[in-house]
Amino acid sequence: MAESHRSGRNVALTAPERSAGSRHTRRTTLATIAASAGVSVATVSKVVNGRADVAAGTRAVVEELLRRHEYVPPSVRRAAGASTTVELLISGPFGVYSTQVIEGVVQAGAETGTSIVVGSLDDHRQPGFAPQGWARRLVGAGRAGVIVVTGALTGGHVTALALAGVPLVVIDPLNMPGAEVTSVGSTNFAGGMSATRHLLDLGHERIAYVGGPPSSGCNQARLHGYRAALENSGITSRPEYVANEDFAYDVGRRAGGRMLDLAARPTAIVGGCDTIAIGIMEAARVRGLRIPEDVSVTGFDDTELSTMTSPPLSVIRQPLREMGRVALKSVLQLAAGDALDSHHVELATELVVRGSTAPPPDL
Amino acid sequence: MAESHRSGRNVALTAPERSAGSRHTRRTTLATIAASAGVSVATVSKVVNGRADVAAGTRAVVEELLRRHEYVPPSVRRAAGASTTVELLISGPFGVYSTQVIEGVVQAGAETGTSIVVGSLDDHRQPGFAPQGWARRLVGAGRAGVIVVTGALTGGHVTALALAGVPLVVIDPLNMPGAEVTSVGSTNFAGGMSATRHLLDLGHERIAYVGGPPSSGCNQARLHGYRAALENSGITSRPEYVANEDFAYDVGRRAGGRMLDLAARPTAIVGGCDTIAIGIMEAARVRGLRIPEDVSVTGFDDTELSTMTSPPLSVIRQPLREMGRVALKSVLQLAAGDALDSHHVELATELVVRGSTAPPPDL
DNA sequence: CTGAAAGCGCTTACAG
DNA sequence: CTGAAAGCGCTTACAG
Repeated sequence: MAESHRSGRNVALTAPERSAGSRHTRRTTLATIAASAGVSVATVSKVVNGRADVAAGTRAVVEELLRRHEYVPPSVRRAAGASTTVELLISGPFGVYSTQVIEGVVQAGAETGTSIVVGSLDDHRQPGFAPQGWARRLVGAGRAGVIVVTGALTGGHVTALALAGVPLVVIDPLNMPGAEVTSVGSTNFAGGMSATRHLLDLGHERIAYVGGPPSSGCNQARLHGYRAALENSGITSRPEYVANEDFAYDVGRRAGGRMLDLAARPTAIVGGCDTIAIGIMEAARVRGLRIPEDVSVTGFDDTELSTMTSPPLSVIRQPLREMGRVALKSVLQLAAGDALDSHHVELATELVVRGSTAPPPDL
Repeated sequence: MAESHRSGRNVALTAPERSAGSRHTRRTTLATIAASAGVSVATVSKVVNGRADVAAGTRAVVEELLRRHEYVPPSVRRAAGASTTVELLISGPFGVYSTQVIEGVVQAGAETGTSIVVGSLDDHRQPGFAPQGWARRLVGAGRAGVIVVTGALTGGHVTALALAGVPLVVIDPLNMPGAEVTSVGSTNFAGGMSATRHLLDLGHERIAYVGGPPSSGCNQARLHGYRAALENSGITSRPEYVANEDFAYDVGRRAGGRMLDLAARPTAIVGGCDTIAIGIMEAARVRGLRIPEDVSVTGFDDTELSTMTSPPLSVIRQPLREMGRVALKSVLQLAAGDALDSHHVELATELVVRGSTAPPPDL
């Protein structure tokens, strides 16, 4: 007992004892924390269990120590294997996009011995989604971290999670998060640019863009990439050639259709994602326009869909599986208390030319 | 202590005390089991931890009691919420099919407070996939049950899981499992039949079928549904009009293409799944055949893909989300020790007519 | 608000 | 093989 008191004291203001000694680093116990903080085990127990009868000052000190020593309550500790669990939250309906991200996260999970619990962000939007309760549930369930796909979390949720000490990584965030949120994306700007560049190289000049939500960070980047490419070629983009609504098939069909009905109709359209592009293809087909002879179309993502269209879709490939893998490794790193090289990482996009793009008609 | 001994004894040969008394049913502890078995807590602890130094007879008695009282070791017990966790294993690459199943399972999980851990069956096929170790891992990780999607588990895995007491439900099993495996599917025979019926009703007589693995139960049912519909109309199916290879786009393209190159080419093709159907559409397009004017094509599944093709695909809808929901509820029921009405359930398929089917040419 | 003390559920080294 | 005993990590009712 005296022994543990002493070692506790030594450690109080330095990093936890990890490094030295046996590989088997004993788990931090309440006793260690109590000794470091100079309070009783009972008090530490109360802090851990969120009891009210603890002085604010005491609580703060103990909480800090719990964090520093990475205390894990036994209810959260797993059996023998003690496998780590990360929660992966998908926003919106599950589809071709999310399935690839899930696959990447699950793959990386298998490699690192991490269990991936998949959930829907929308479900949580229901009753029990108040920030604090949400964070508490995740902690209570022993999640080592959380990955959110394409979601728009409120600041409240982000801070609740941070306070609870649960690391968060967002994939392709809809709202461009600040430095306090770690995120993984792809080079959307470069992607938008190279799709457009590809069409310019084919000889197109009347190039339109149909994209997702105007507020979405990744869509903005793609749109501006499109604009930059046009400007580089000395072409000013016409407002009627640009639509930003949603990442959906129907948007491609309607907005794309509108543009194809224009007197000066575009000879090529950059789709903000694969589903939009496919909607555009359908709009063209309905109007008796052939792809790629009359109109060229590009997608963005390279989901399962893009090889199955007629003709197969030329796309900007987003490495969705790899993004999932990087996201998992990042939460794991954060959970281990390691610093990340950067709070935001972008993986490279890549142009994949298939059958939906060709030189413009009458060239 | 005497108290707990006594109540333990009372319970020994009857069902656990669940029913009576407070809603809050105290967890079974080693002490209860020890009292029931008439051995010490230490001995029970050894059995739970798989120590070797316990007589076989003693071990058997204690194990039986542990099972009867549904003892859950604290390392497995979750915090407050004590949320149940079910493992969902996907075989093969994640795609439009699995994403809908996952969504259904996750939805039902959210409703029942169950966490869904998603994994790949193929990963587990690697090193550590020996039946016993596999089952032990799942038990150790505290999984209440396992759902396998479209996988072909070996008998060894099924029995290892059964011995470990972890319930298993298979969705759309590739190998038709016996009564010892619970499974969820859809009315594939009826589906194959109504797709074919639909084409017959439109006036087609030269109808082909391109499907998945010959050994796959669901494919067999679909194929035989196709045959039954033809026979009902007094048409004998020609062997060159039938191909069973795999549920893949390329199969549709190649096998479908082969049939479309036939001197007496079919005027309609039933696809064994959506991706096959889309492959067939592409094969037609490449040959300058229009859909549905020259060839009609049907899909099977009603995945995200089917509304996005040009023209949109007429399909047999499989209620994949609902199948996922039913699977989850079934494992949960099994985990609770309740009996299922049937070890195999099939949900209804449904014909959804879209744009890829029409009367045959020259009619 | 704090902590000594009693207690719980579990494990393990060791005597028999 | 078995279990009494010591011990661990945690919680909680209660005295101060």
